[in-house]
Amino acid sequence: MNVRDLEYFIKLADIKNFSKVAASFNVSQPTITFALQRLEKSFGAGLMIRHRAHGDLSLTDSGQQLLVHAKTIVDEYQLAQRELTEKQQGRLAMGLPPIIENTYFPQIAKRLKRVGLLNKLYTLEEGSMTTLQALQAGNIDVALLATIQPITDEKLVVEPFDQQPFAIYVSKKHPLAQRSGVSFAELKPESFVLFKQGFVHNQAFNQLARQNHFRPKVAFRSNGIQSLLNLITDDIGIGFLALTTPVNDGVVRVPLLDDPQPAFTTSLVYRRSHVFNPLQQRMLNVMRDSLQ
Amino acid sequence: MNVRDLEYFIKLADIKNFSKVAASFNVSQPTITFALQRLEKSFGAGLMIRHRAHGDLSLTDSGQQLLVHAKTIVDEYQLAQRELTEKQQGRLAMGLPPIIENTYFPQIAKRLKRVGLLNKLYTLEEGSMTTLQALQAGNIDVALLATIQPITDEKLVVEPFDQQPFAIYVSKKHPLAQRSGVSFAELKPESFVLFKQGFVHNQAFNQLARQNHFRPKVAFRSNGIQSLLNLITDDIGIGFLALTTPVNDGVVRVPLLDDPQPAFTTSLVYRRSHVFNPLQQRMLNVMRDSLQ
DNA sequence: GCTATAATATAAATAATATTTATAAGGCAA
DNA sequence: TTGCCTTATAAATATTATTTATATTATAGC
Repeated sequence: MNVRDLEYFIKLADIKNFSKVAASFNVSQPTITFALQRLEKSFGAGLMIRHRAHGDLSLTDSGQQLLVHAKTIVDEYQLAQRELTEKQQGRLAMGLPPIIENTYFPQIAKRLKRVGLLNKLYTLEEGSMTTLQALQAGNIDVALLATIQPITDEKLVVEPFDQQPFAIYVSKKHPLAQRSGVSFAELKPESFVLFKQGFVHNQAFNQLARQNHFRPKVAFRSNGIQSLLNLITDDIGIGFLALTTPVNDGVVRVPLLDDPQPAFTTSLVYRRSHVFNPLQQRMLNVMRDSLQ
Repeated sequence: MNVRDLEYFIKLADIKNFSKVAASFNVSQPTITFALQRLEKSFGAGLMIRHRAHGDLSLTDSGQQLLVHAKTIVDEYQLAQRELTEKQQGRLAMGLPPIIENTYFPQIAKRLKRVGLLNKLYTLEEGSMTTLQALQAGNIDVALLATIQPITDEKLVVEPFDQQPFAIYVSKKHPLAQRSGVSFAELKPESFVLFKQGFVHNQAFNQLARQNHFRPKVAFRSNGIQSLLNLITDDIGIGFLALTTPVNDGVVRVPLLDDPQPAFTTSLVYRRSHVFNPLQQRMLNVMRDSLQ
């Protein structure tokens, strides 16, 4: 059984027109007819009910059932193709959200450079949520990402390497700068500068807001950590971050006193099905060493 | 890309000999050579390193990587085949462990019979653990099964419908028969009659034994609930069961007082990827109704 | 009821792909 | 070097997929 037939079938189930499916694959219309007949014969079951002249085409029960499996098969096949393509073999594609890049990447980069592997690393910089999707889709091989709750996807291997509480970051001139701690409920009157969508920070932030029954004001959203820190320095708003590294002089960190409180867990994550080649394996080990 | 080539490849990775793989598929040896060449060409990567004359054959990194995906694809394909075969379409294959059969099946059977669907039901009677494996392998469509902890497999849909504490069952003549409750620790001197392997009862039993730091004596193991009850009546040993239905006159139920204590949760379980046809859907609804 | 139209199916020819038979070539051991 | 086992290759053949051209079916508009 040919995977190509399944691809035709999936498209046909979607757009429900033989000629258009044929056109989309650059083949002639009877090709689609024959492909469907082949599938029906090989599975011993009718898959689609054809209503010609009438614009519709419906799946039989068997057809629906096959569709589920067909999608799994085609996805897996495409994933294999992406992973095996020669140009992929010589490098490691890693998802690296900016905040993690700031805190953990310098030491990794230093070590990779020392062993001459830094130029084999390709990075994708997106928020942790987006990064997770890219990993699941097979667009990257591995990711360093942050979560506030355990990842449940059975298909992924998750190796946590650090955990960090969230804290409030304010300008030196801000009244809160004098405090040794603050509870989220006290922040109701404040304006925040936050990350854009796709960052787990927002999940944690929303969770705390829900717990405290108010809807915080958001002055601005950005994708860059540096830009957020600048805004905080200028007192445009206060920040909600989880950082290990010290920040610049203009910004003061104030711990959050809430309990329970979401924690920013950073993990090394990859697909269970992914087999790393020796080059990738070596790079991965360097990273694990850098992160302890 | 043909699934057949992946089947050849998987077998080749396993037995590492072209001629023997060819023989096992009833094709000639060059067929396997060409199949492998096709795969290598289509994925643009070497998959196996051939050491002729030397008995071994090894997978390249790409080969190992492909092997993982190939297995997923072939498994999914075979699952689709089993699900779609015409003779499967007219019936519902259900896993039904004996204890669950005893307690919940009579009412299901009554209702199914009333609507003339009982003869469309095929049942497989094994312990809950074995049943779970059969479900995952695609050998049955649905199962009623018992667990003492939540099922974590993402590929399954689990609908719990009842929960039951475990209890001790003793003969009328047994000293414990007078008691209104007993803690597991007190049962150290007793002999038990238990189910054979594959039943969750043993998981729960072992858990309690571990908690209480002793290794209980087992007088006999059986696959049949009735046979166990007979042995209990004759005072061959005491039983550890989770039953809703009353038992015969010779046997007395004594609740377990331990806290925490494993609970016998019964659920309706099926594969997320399985599409039920209308007949199966109807049968499933009858079952859900019977179980509330 | 026709006729036009849009959709799918079929037949026959052709193209592409897979498999076989027969044979070659590599590598090791006696 | 010879013999043996293993995998590769060439050429022929068989099988399968696709195309072109045309038929069939169902519906809408007249």
